[in-house]
Amino acid sequence: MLHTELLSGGGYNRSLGARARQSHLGEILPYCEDSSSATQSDLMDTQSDLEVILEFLEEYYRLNAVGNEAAVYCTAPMENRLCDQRWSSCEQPAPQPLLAHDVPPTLCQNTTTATLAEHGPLPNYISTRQTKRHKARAAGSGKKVRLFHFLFEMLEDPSMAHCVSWVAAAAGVFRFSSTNKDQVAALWGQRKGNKRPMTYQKMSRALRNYGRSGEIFKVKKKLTYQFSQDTLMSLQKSHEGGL
DNA sequence: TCACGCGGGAAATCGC
DNA sequence: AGCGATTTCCCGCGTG
Repeated sequence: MLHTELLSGGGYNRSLGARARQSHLGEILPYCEDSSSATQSDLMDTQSDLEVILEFLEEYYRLNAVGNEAAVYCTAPMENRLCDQRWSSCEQPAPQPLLAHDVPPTLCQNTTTATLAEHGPLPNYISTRQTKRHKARAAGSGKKVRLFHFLFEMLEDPSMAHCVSWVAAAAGVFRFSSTNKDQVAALWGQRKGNKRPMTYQKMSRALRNYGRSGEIFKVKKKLTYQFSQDTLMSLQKSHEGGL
């Protein structure tokens, strides 16, 4: 519903600009969780989330519009591309209308494997590259819990939504709460049984390391990250298997 | 100027 | 002992 409204009326036009964004934000807000009981800062967070969603849609839409070019672009070795480039350097032709079924269906909601299967591959600005090492690990027995797995658990837990929540669940984009980010870190530290208290700063350092292995990428937005397609798939599989 | 978030190098730690 | 996955510390940069 959200995306169909967003994209209706001639399709989503990238040239909407800030003013148009504002008006769309007004339409979107009622559809987002917690908006009814939100505090002012929650509302600001929600607005920020929505900006991320819009950016995501823009990027997704642009990549859809270029087809093969995007495929070539995204199969280049990750080592040669900066994360920034995936978000900002795609100069694409004029956008075409984006069909409702092309849009991730569960914005502001938890995602499911079914939704992913239904809507096909995730946007290509996340590389599917994963090291053999990690694939082998993932295929093997689940040993000690890893950070991205822990984060996925948090994201799937509605009671943790005040700390970390999906921005675009189907795309694996999530964001930490600016006020409660250290709570997630503290829980992670507890889970690992660290001697010293874990902080967001240290946890984010670990998250940045995932960029090298291609499991999680930093999104060009404060406190926002994105699971890679493969990682998201495997997490969802294991999550549903564990239910 | 300051706080905050980010990026990343480097060494340490821990478990397998 | 070697290795992988963090953890910890630190420094510098950009932004509001």
